[in-house]
Amino acid sequence: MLLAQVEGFLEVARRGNVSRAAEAMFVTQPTLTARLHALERELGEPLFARTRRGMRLTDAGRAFLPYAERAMRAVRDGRQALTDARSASAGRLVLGAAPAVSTYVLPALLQRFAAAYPRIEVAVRTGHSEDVLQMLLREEVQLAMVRTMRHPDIESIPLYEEALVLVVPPGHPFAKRSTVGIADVASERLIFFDRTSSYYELTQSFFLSLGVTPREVMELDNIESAKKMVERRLGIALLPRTAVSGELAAKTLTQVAVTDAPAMSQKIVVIRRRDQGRPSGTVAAFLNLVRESDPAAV
Amino acid sequence: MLLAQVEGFLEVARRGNVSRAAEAMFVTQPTLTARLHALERELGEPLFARTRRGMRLTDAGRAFLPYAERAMRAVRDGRQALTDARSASAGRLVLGAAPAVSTYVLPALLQRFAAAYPRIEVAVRTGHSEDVLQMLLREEVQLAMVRTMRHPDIESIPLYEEALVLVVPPGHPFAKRSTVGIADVASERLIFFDRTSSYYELTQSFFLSLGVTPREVMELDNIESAKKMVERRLGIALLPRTAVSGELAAKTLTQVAVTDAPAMSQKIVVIRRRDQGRPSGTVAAFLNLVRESDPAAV
DNA sequence: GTCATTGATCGAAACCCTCGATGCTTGACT
DNA sequence: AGTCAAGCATCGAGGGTTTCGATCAATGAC
Repeated sequence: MLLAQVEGFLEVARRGNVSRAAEAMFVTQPTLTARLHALERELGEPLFARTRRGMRLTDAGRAFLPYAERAMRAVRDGRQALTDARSASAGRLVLGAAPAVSTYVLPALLQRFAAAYPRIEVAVRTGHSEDVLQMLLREEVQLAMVRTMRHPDIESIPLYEEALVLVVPPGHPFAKRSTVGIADVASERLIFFDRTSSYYELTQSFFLSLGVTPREVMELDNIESAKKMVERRLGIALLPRTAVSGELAAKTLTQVAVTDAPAMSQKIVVIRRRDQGRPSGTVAAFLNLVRESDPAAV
Repeated sequence: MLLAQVEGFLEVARRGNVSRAAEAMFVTQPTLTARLHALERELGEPLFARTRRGMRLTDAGRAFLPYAERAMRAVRDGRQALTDARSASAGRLVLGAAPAVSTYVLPALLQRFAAAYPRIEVAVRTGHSEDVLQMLLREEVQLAMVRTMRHPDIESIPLYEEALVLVVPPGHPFAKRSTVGIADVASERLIFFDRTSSYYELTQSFFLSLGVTPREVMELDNIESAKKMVERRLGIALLPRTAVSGELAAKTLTQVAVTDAPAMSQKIVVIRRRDQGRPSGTVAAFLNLVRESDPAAV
């Protein structure tokens, strides 16, 4: 069954006249007649009663009419949905994100995204990078923003480099000095967060590689609490720069440069399944927005 | 766009494998591949990502999927609706009927019809024959059961011949006589019904043609009331036989034969629009039932 | 390595869709 | 009464598309 046949059926039913309907559909009258005959043959029932004045629906035609309309509408809407998706003027985007990304980077990104594509529905699933990777592999999310990871089935697009910066409360002795050494840091009370996350391993191995043993005094399971602890002068912390930009601007925390240590950072990337072909629709829209902006400049 | 393409898309989406889907659809794998390519070309977007393990939906494919399903369901349901209509196993039938038919003949007919086709919905519109004819011409009803009428756009199927019989109350002088003459009838108080209906003209012209002037004493606008008047001994009446069969059986009314007058009757027919092609579905079902039964034998 | 499985590709034959021209019927108008 | 216009059906030709069997290329399993 050709959709053109169904379409012809509807047009003729509407106009009650093959010639006019054919003209409206930009085909000749014999063509449309043939389509109707083919459709009637396939359905095994005359859909029209031929009269001198034109075509009238038979009972069977009347019975079929609503279904034909429904089918055409479905296809038309389907085409529109694809067009919308292609232009990313509508659709749905499901993102996965590591906690630090979800909390400190995504909001500004999504604000701009929502402004650019107001009709796209966005959902965010947060979890540690490994968990988010699993979501991606299970296709529960279309894109994920996590630290650099390796997996044969995914490809990565660099997003930004997230630096870990040393923050101290205002009035802390370090705050007055322009720079401090790593030994100075290790002698302070340090606040860490989330032993299960990659940050923990990263900071630990950082100190170990420098032959310094940090005096750990406190470990929180989230960054927000860690910041509060520092503000309450319970210690100092190495935190993602994106996570403390607000406090630094409000001067409730102070950043201190460490001179004799390499910059500590990890790359944040966007990952997607390699087998999904080239990005399209909402996914492509998000990737474009990401590419043309600097997510860390928040 | 071929429906076969949409169907193939759904089958492949379901199975994630062109070869299996092709087998299930009884076509070769290259055929199905070609259908998918054609569909993707028409929609201007890859619907599948080709992987080593088979076919995976792209985002676009996922977006199109529900619409494809909707379209296929609509067509499938449409086919089913036609099948139902053809076998008359379901559907709707709208009948028009003259009052006497509607009240005294249709109930038994519809009882049998409902038993034979329990899933057909039946609606009855009652009116004088002329009004019902108009309903038919306006396609408000599919069939009409009325007295014989002429109109270029309708065709008639004989239903039954309805005799007008003379009924008197039990104990009436006529009841004891085996037969009465027309002159006897004219001298009695006569009860007529419904001046606007064809019965009135028929009975009036009947008397006039015999050179008899009836003593009209009462005119009701419905048969049921007329019967009650006769039962209450306010007169005698010429009524459709089908309308008094119950009372004759219950002996609350008595039929009297008139010897010297021709039998008075009118033909009741089923009419339908001539331009509707051959009857199908629910209409054909009803006509078949009518044909194989004697509606007057109620 | 070899084999099985996957979808893509190819060439030939069949199919059918589309078109312009024409036929046929019927109602309207002179 | 006869012509005309308007309606759909039919026909034959041409062109495109679909379908098939065979084959290819890539890749993962054993």
